[in-house]
Amino acid sequence: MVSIKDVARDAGVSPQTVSNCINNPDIVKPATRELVAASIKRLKYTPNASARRLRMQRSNTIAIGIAPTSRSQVYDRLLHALVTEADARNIRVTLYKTDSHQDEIRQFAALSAQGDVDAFILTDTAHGDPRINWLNEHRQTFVLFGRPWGLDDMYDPSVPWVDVDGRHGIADMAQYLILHGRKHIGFIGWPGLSGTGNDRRMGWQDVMLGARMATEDELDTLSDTAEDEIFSAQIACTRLLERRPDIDAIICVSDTIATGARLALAAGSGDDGIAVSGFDDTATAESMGLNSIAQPLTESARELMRIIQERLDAGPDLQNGVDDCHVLLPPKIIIR
Amino acid sequence: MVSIKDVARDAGVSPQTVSNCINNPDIVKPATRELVAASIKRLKYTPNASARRLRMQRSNTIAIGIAPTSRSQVYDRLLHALVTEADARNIRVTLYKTDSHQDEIRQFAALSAQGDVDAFILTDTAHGDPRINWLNEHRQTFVLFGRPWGLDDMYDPSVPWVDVDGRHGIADMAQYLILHGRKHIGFIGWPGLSGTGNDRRMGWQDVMLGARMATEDELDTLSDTAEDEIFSAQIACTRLLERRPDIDAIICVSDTIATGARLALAAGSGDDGIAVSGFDDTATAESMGLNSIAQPLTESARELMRIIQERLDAGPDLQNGVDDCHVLLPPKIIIR
DNA sequence: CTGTTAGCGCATTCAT
DNA sequence: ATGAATGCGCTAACAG
Repeated sequence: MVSIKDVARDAGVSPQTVSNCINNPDIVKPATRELVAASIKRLKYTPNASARRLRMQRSNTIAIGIAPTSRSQVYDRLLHALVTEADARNIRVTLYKTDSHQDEIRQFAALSAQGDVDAFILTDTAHGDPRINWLNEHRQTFVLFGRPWGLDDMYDPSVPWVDVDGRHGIADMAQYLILHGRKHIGFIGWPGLSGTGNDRRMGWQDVMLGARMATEDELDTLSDTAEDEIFSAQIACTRLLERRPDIDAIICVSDTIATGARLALAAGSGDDGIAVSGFDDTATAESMGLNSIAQPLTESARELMRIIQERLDAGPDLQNGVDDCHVLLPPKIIIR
Repeated sequence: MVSIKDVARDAGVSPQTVSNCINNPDIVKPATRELVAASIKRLKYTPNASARRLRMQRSNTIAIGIAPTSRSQVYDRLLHALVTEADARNIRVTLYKTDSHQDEIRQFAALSAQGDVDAFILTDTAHGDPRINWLNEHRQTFVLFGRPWGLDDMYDPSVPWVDVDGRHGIADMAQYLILHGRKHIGFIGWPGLSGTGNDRRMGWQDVMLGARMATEDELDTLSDTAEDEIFSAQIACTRLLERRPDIDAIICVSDTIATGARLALAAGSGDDGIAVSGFDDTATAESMGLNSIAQPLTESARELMRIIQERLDAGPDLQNGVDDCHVLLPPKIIIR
């Protein structure tokens, strides 16, 4: 294990100069800088992370939870985007398990007390989420991926978030379909009052009413709901078409539901020409030739990291509100 | 930030005694031990991980890669199992990106040089994998999840692995189906020569021949292949049934393919009574009511961690072969 | 059984 | 512009 001292000896300078060459290159004479650089390269020196962390009192590490059973089809991709963005900033990403909110808070406590982590990224936040309170009370840096739908003030600067504008994405898709001659566009959403699901339905509704493709009353007959699984979606789609045989396009709240819809259609009249679109641009959507809406995960990861870094650099003084800490990103419609 | 000194002062002992209470409780008098324990609790002391890591020259952290687009449906669950098992051993799990083998090796180099990580877990290893050579040459501890199919000697002690016995699982499923009166069991696999895919097909073949449910020649007409997507699987299934209308059960190499098969059957004759089984016991399989084969991910994670820890504890001296470092775990058939 | 000393590798004072 | 000292928090080796 080669340390800063070895480099210093090799280059004939003091350890501090080597340190400066790495962290503050400007204040060292170019000649010595190159000398040191050569030694670093020759000895394959890399600063020891633990020592640096101990000295700096900062872990350069963020944490994100992993649930027993992943809810999202895009979680892998989010993780990859996050790791990529973190890597570019020389930050590590560690996982912690989230078996329950209670368990997750235990993890917060352990990871922050041990100085293992500088910040947390939370997903699937719900109304009255105890995690948010805990983190704020313990002055831990964090960002949500996904809006905190139930919160009184969604733009509270003490609860930063990054999210994808599903409503906008669905609206874009509806616009596109209308532009390409579709007249009767149905919608299959999730049952219940999911913030995300409701937001996406609004996108469809916005366009249908705005373009006068449907009246308020008609919206109910033009839409249906299904659990997020293929089978349930098939049934919903069949039901929808029985009610409205004039439908020439169906927008679905997820790729899974879109898959079910497409299969219901195929089982029915064969080549029906009905356009089906989903959400998340998963491998399934691609292989089934479905339209879909792609979340900008790379940009999301970039924004998440930006907010975290700004908050960390701002120090523990509550510099809230100075940064742009509520970011809504537009997704991209994928036409196949 | 409360340190070991604060606890020592509070308890009226030396820092070393506090350290002993935590790491070597046996050598400290019970009375003082409780005294210290009380102080620790009162001050909410937690040892600083970076300091300990620096002192111990060990990171207590393992790394696992995350690919841009996840190949496996069970990766999330593997990660969760791994984090859970690591957590129990007070070990952290960090992610690194694996855009290519070359990139992955760069990550190995960076993470190990910085002392960020003690060991790596590799997935999707293929013949002549350069990563394995690099890790062995640089004396890095690692374990594969999944057998290194192409390797000359799969039981080389310098290449430890943990894997799930897909052949065995598929064979169990075939046995079960025969036991329940199925006579003509088809198989849909992946095209090409995937080690995993071929292994699973062997499980089916073993039982079919062993139970004299098919002759060697028949195996080809009883099986087909499809890419790992619903659409391709539908076509393969249809083709298979045209060739062999007598089939009363289909075993598929994955849940995705099983889904396609089930849909092809539904589109055909309605309630056909044909049993369809997949692999991985994903949410899709459950929602479609498919039989499936569940990988023992918790046990896999446990074995992976065991091997890593044994190797780390053995020190850098090549203690290879002393531990049981090639583990094949039986999966569980799920009947619905 | 407990306290003292020392050092893991680094970066931030302060001198020069 | 560079070097010498100091300490981040912890534990291993010794001394008592």
